[in-house]
Amino acid sequence: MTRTRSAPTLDDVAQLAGVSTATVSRCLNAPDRVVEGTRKKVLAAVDELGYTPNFGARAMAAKRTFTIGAIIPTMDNAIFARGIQAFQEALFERGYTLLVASSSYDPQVEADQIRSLVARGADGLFLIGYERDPAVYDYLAQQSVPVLISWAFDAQQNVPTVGFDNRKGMRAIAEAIIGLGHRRIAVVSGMLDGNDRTTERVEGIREALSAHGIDPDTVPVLQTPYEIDNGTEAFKSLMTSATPPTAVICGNDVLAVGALLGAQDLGLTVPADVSITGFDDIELARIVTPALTTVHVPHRDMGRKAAEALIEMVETKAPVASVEIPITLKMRGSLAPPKE
Amino acid sequence: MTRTRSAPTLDDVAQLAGVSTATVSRCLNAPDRVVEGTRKKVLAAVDELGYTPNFGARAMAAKRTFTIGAIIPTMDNAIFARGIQAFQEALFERGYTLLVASSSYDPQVEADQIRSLVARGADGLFLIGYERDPAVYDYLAQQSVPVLISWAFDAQQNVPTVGFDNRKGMRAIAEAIIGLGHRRIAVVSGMLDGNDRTTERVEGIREALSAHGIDPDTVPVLQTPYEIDNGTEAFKSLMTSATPPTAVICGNDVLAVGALLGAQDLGLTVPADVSITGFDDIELARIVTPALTTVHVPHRDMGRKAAEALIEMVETKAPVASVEIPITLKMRGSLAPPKE
DNA sequence: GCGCGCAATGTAAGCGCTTACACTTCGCGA
DNA sequence: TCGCGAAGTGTAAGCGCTTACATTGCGCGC
Repeated sequence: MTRTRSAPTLDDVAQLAGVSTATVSRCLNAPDRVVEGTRKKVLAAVDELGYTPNFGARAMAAKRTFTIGAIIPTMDNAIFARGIQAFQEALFERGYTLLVASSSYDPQVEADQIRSLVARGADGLFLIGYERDPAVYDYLAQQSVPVLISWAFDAQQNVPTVGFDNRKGMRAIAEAIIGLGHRRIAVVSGMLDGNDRTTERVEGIREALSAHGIDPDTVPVLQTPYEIDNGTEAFKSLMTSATPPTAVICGNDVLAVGALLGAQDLGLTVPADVSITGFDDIELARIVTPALTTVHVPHRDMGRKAAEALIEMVETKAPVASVEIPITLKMRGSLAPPKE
Repeated sequence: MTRTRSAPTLDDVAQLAGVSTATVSRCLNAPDRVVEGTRKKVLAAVDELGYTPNFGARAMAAKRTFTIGAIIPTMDNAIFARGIQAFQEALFERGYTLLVASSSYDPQVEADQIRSLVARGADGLFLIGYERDPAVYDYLAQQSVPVLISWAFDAQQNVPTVGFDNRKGMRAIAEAIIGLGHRRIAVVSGMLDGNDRTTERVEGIREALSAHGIDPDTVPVLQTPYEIDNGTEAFKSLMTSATPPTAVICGNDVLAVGALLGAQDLGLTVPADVSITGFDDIELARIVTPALTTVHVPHRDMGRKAAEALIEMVETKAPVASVEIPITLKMRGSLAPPKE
């Protein structure tokens, strides 16, 4: 039987080269265990046939894939893009391939994708934030797939992490705002449900408020998905209320940029009429006018470090110590003392 | 022998449920071919064991993965993020999983990743632009993996495509600029080598210039990677030359935003002192002040349509007709007639 | 009451690869 | 000259799954 135009296999190569499949396999995986002449023959056959090893078969036989899986909430957002790009570059340098999936912020989708990546033989997983169904962690433990968490940092949690402390960052911003004399403050947060990062950020604000004698419960907190337009809308509704705030703390830069646009629409000057702050320090933050006061997160650095940590876990089969990535307050034009 | 804490297999499930592996497999893949009672037993066993089918094995046996691979130049850029996100959403709805890799604009890396995705059993591939080593196309044909090209459109090419005509878009912008009376024009392009999209865009400009009696070779064309800071730098060097242009055409919005920042640095007012245009219409374009005149590309729409086309190719095993995605000139504040 | 057909399930042959182990050479020291 | 070990290669047993085909058992019509 002649196999019609189906991809060539190890067998085909072996036949063409006149050697056994074992030799071909060795040529590809441990070239020094094969004598020069044979190797040449084999490689020629590989070339002639345009042979590519079948990954599934290889994974199945070798129990190793050199693949890392990452699941991020969305790709359509600079927040994750930069860090993931650095993560992938670092992996690539070490001979690993990154598989990225996005969950659209849906825990159920994320759980499915975790299974999917594990089933695909991912040697390790990179996930955003801690909060997820314990069953997921159980599953991962049972499959003994190393997991690294990022974009968050919590010393209490015992999952290896390379991330930053969302609460601390936002608390710093809130302190700065209060320090400048603002008392009428409002918050435009991302969606809080099932998202420990947004939750921690709001928590940070509440801590700062309490520490300065402001009852956090008097401060309006709006929730909305991370989209520019949502930021605009939320901001407008805050500013058109009976007692508009003098400072609006936004959950991230995307919302803050939206707020800035909203101010423009309303004819308000930032920061003269109202101060606006962000979080993340994505490119957008320095491009807008006025530039955003925000929390700088070294995304690329975090991505690289995460890659190194995860590879170590994969290769040593042991958890690594968590690393807190330092973040810094970035004072720019969008924050100033209140008017009067 | 007791297999210690290794992932459960079909066999384990079959044993626990007291049925054959075939029945378990059927329960998972064709539940209606198994009687209710048996199915329940099996699903209970699956649950108890936390069983996940091994993807490699499944792919090997079934010759089908429901996986689509995409390779984009970079994730660290909104240009691709939005389209890819829509692409993945559409795939997901149809039961496909997307695997994304990024090539850092390196053809060699891209070729490697193509092989890697094919080896992983990708049922189809989504690639950006036409230009690549013919050997790559040969390989793909030989492996009979359907490929869809996007982010470009060229009726001459016979690879199925869902994309837009870069040349046409940029020509429209150039026409508009010339139409407003600009004669001293300069271009800040992305890197041209091995990139048909940037090349086509510049070609579009040259066509427009020629059509209006301006010798394209008198127009300076700077090349630089798509980064904001590069745009700033290139713009500054143009504006500080002996005869600064009255309009700077940028290869995309990222460079254009950089140029805008450069103008700010130089104390130039846009568009009074100099006009600046972009391409893509990413969010950045409407956020900056003045907002960018640019070419609007419906990224999400393109992503969805591409997903549908590729799935059709995968399922019918036949190429689909190419689709040109219409793009439109978006006039905004950054373009105006020249001063005098 | 018997045989037939169909529905439910089991059996076992691969899918393409890696690798432990067995085998064959060959060179070298005694 | 012979024996031994190392180096190069082959053999074949899985890895976990799907599926063609074989088997079983049941209800039904005559």
